[in-house]
Amino acid sequence: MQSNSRLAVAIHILTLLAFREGEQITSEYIASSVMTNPVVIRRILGMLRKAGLVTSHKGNTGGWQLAKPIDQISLLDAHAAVKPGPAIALPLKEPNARCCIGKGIRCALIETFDDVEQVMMDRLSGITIADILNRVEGVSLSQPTD
Amino acid sequence: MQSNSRLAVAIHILTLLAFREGEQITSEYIASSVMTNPVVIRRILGMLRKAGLVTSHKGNTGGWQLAKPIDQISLLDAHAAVKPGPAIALPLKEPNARCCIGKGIRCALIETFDDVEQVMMDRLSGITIADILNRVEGVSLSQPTD
DNA sequence: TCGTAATGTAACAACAGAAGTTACATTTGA
DNA sequence: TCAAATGTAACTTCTGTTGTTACATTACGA
Repeated sequence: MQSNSRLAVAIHILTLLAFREGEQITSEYIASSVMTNPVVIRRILGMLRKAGLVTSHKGNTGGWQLAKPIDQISLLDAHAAVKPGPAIALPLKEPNARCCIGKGIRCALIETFDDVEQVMMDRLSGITIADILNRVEGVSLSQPTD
Repeated sequence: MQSNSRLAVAIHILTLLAFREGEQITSEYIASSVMTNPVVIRRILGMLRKAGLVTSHKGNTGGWQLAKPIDQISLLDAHAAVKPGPAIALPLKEPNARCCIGKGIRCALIETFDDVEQVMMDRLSGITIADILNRVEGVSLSQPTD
């Protein structure tokens, strides 16, 4: 299948909250920006809250806001919060242990894929929501360079 | 979903062919090592052949073998051959262009994710089937270090 | 030249995870 | 006490992956 897009949505949400910092933002409003259903957004907001990245207020005037300064939320934080499976998946069934290659390949693949995933994580950890917001505003406002 | 495991299977196949270099290996034999159906294996072998990594012979005594020396096949080659989608997926629907963040976020995410994916690819390009075979044999034979 | 055992591929079923949707209990400020 | 929000469960829909069956084609060797 297409693998899940929760990280992309999570970053979209965090960037929106960053843009509107100080305000209470509703899941409905966010959903209209992401173009999806508010429940989908609340599901992801729930994960972000569990990870300590956002806070919510119930009730009539409730909504969501960031729990930290925007330059202290990295994409790695968002990634960890929404737990998308491994970047490179293993087969469900274990290989045949009676085959010389089958016996050792899974372990070798795990080591290798973990290693590759680690460099991805390192890169994600160096990018913050502040960076993304900058980039988005740069595009949206298409500010002149002189 | 769990995203597809074709890269893992492809590496398993290539490593097996490397181990048995010089011989004609059948899809049935490979399937019994991977613990799956021969057709699944042939599908992936087909992709590997299209990428020039393996060759096949039809007919009674047919089978498969590597098309290149094992230290000249990188995991990046295998990755390109089996085309697993992007490591980090975008949502199917475009965000709302009438929202300031929605308007720019997709572009920013694409740039960012491409960047992250690139470091993964760089790492994959530095690992060859020869490396994997070494690692597997190291585990399987659990060779003493003295 | 004929049988055997392989590739090559189409078609379909089974399965699983993601995303969308509806419904509703709960909360809280005005 | 009403209105509007969160929080969550349950279910549906969709889509891609994997597994399976079936069969045409190929080519070696007896």
